[in-house]
Amino acid sequence: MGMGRPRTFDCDAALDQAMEVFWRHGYEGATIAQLTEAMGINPPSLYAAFGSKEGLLKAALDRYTERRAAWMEEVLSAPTARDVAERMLMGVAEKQTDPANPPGCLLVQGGIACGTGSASVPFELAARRAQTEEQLRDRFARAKDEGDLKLSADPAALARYVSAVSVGMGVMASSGADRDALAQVAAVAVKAVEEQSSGRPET
Amino acid sequence: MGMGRPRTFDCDAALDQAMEVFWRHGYEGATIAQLTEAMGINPPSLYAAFGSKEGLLKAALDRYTERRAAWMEEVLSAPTARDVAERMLMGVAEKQTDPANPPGCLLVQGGIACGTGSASVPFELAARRAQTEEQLRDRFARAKDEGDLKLSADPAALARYVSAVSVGMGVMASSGADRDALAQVAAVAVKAVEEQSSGRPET
DNA sequence: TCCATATTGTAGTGCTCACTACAGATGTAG
DNA sequence: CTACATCTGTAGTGAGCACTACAATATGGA
Repeated sequence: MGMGRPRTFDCDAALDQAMEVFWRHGYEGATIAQLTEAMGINPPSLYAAFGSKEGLLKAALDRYTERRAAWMEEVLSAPTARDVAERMLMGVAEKQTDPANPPGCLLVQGGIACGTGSASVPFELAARRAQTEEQLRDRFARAKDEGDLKLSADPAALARYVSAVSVGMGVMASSGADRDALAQVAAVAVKAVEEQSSGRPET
Repeated sequence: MGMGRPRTFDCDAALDQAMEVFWRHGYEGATIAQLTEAMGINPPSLYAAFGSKEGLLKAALDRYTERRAAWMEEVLSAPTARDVAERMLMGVAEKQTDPANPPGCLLVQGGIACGTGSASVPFELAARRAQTEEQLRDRFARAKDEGDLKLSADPAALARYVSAVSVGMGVMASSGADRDALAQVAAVAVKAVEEQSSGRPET
């Protein structure tokens, strides 16, 4: 039996283009016409490859998190909790204002509130943000075990805090904040983590 | 000459209902059908009173910020920059999880990214968020003049920071974070402002 | 009372949306 | 070369969208 006509477009390259459209316009704001044009394909090819608009979003999200995995590893490998926070937040300031991408973070820009037909999208994005928060929590828990964080420090609260600041910076980036402005926010934010560190003088 | 048939619905009460729909579904996710049903009116009445869907959003935003003005005054009247930040962030944790309203903040839930037809909406929301940031900046500048903040403190950066944390907390609230979780974030965040205060021991 | 003016409810308008039927094209297997 | 399986492009599909035409209705002023 024949194996059919082979696909003529690069699936990953198309996903990158779709990612950008979702990033810039959000899930609901992105139309199939915009997506297909950016991807250089026609609607039937899109539906054959990804099943639905939501399926395409999930594939784009997978690619997005996959691309960030290496950077996240580097963040978590910082020696102290304070340095983890600094690498994370400074990196966020840089990435969210990278002119190669739309401003902000896809996991926020994708859609915070949606209509009744897309109610699951915000949950999907939240679940992916929660993964990063979990990684931070585990890393901060280790820091506490290692005596790097005070005994009174709460790793879960610190991870939520760093995650919240990242999200807030993303929203600011998408509404025009430049890299310096975000870096200033990051610098202030790191102080709070520093304050929970046991290495500080006079504690 | 006659003055026409009088309006039979309460404009402010209808705006409150519209506000809730925008808050829960975002600008693009909210449909005219949902809005009119929640407001208890028919489309022609909506368009006669507010001009367009975007006009209705702006009216709802006006009402939203007006309602927060009193609370904001109370926040800004706190004696020190640290207390301003604490009142602000703890208040945000409380308000964004108030079961009387949808979770999060209308100025974020309303729409961070929109389609090409509603591109002005995110800007509109950002401009309103910037107003709060300005109020904080002016208050922190005064705190610096009063010697309440260190000479090295940057009021604009601090205001941006508090604003960013508020926004991040709003996104977390909308994705299910409860009041305690947000209060923990707020408590950590306040430490960073505290660190910029001149009243701290051993500085 | 009768006109002018404004609101209301019904019932649409044209448009755009996500999605797909279909036929032609392009590959593999025998 | 033939049969078959899959992709590709064209051209739509019904559904839902923001918005409105229209006639009925309710007021104030002459």
